[in-house]
Order: sequence, then structure tokens, then C-alpha cells
Amino acid sequence: MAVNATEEKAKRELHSRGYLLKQRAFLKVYLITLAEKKRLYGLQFLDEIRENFRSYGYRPVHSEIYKALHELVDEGILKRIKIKKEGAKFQEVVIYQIHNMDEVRRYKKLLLVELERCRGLLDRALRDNF
Amino acid sequence: MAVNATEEKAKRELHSRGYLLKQRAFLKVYLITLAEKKRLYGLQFLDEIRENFRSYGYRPVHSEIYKALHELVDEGILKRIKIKKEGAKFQEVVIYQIHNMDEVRRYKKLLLVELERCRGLLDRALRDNF
DNA sequence: AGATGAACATGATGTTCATCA
DNA sequence: TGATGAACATCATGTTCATCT
Repeated sequence: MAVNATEEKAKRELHSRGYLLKQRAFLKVYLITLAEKKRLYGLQFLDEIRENFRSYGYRPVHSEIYKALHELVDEGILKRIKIKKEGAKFQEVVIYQIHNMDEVRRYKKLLLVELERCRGLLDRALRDNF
Repeated sequence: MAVNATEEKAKRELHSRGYLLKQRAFLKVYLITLAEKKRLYGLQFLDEIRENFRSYGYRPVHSEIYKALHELVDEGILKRIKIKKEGAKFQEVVIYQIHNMDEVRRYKKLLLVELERCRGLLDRALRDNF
């Protein structure tokens, strides 16, 4: 009895009191999906996401991206790979790749439910107020 | 040149950096719509909204409702009416009613656009990641 | 006890600074 | 200068306290 504490904690990472999804979690699904498709480093993830949402006016900041990436690594979902970047200035860069596919599936499943819940909330608001 | 400062300010009341709608604004549309339909006081608004979103797991807190109501009054959208509540304990209660219909329309128009933008964001995320 | 409201605390996010290559 | 990251600041929201009937 008493609702599973682990579950409660998981919820709090998604939202507060059941309102809309936190930005951090929203970004994390995108980072996972992008990591599945391409080999990118921090600021490239940022660019991709900004570009994707340009028309929506959504423009996340770089520190949020880094924090999200760090969390994904801590949770064993992604892994870090340091790479010497090509070009005139041999700069070191941190690439993120999928670490554990089971964890990826678990997280995405969670987010699918959550995104649909949020969409339901907005649909409801649109119906109720307009 | 330089985007209208008033407009910028209005945006910041809706969201931060273009991410999803803030709870405060979300609640405000509901409070307006409810005030159009019924004569309610603070905690009754809260109950109605909680009941409406029970199945979504969304459960706002009382202080947010009061803050939202106060803002709506400050913005000239709602007006306060003090009423002696019936019953054994003649308690005073604050009813909220529509104050300015033009302001109501203006705010709702703004929120319609915003809610649709947010829904677009979520739809996009669902398509991009699943 | 129910209602209103303010004060205060926390936590998510944004801004700025530091370091490295 | 671009990239990474941490430190720090701010602000939205949640928790707690005070007051009144």
C-alpha cells in the first residue's frame, strides 16, 4: 500500500501536480531520438531542436540541453564519447550515443503516455473554453 | 524595429522561450469561462477545475487559483463581489463575475492561439519521436 | 471547519561566467 | 571562436501559516 514511491518520483520528473510536461523531459525524448539517428554533440542537438521548432517559436537554451544530456547518461540511457573534431582547430567534442536500448524503450514508452496525456489536457481546454 | 515591448511582455505571461503554456494562464481561461457560466467563489473554482481534470491527474493548488483570480481582477477582466454565504455559519465569500466583455474576448483570443500552438508542439513531438 | 490571502520555500529554467582546445 | 560545463539568478509554483466567520 501507499503508492509506490519510485513511481511517484518518476511522475515528478515529468510534471508537477499533473500539469503539463516539464521542458527537461520533453527535451530528453528528442535527444534520444536524435541520438538514434545521428552522431551529434551538445550544440548540434540544440541547433537541430531549435530548427525543428522555429515555426513554433520554441527556442530552448544550451544549458538545458546539457543538463538533459547529463541526466540521460546518469540514467544509463545514453553514453558519452569524446571525439577530436576535424578542421583547422582540433577541438574536442562530446558525442552522445544510445547506451541501453531497453532503457530507451522504457523511457519512450513513459513519454508516449505522458505526451498523450498532455495533448488530452490541451484538447480538453480547447473544447471547454472555445 | 525592435519587437513591440508590450507584445513581448504578453508573451512572457504565456510561456517562457516558447515552451508550453504556463499554468497560471491555463487556469485563467478556465476561470473566465466558469465565471461566464456560474456564480462561484475561490474554492468552488478550484473544485470545479479539479473535478474536470480528475481523470488527467491534474490537481492544481488553491493559492494558484487565488493568484490567477487576483490577476484577472487587476487586468479588469473580472470583478469581485463580496457575499454573505447562506447556512448555519454566515461566512463572507468572494464571488467573481465578468467585468469587461471586451477584455474577455481579447484574452480568450490570445489563449486560443496559444493553446493551439501548444497542441501543435505536442503533436509534433508525438510524430517526431514515435 | 471552510474560506481567503499572504508569507515563505522549493525547484525548474535562464543568464552569466570559466575553462579548454 | 566554438564547445562544454558549472555557478548563479530569477521566477513560477507549491507549502505553510494567519486571519476571519
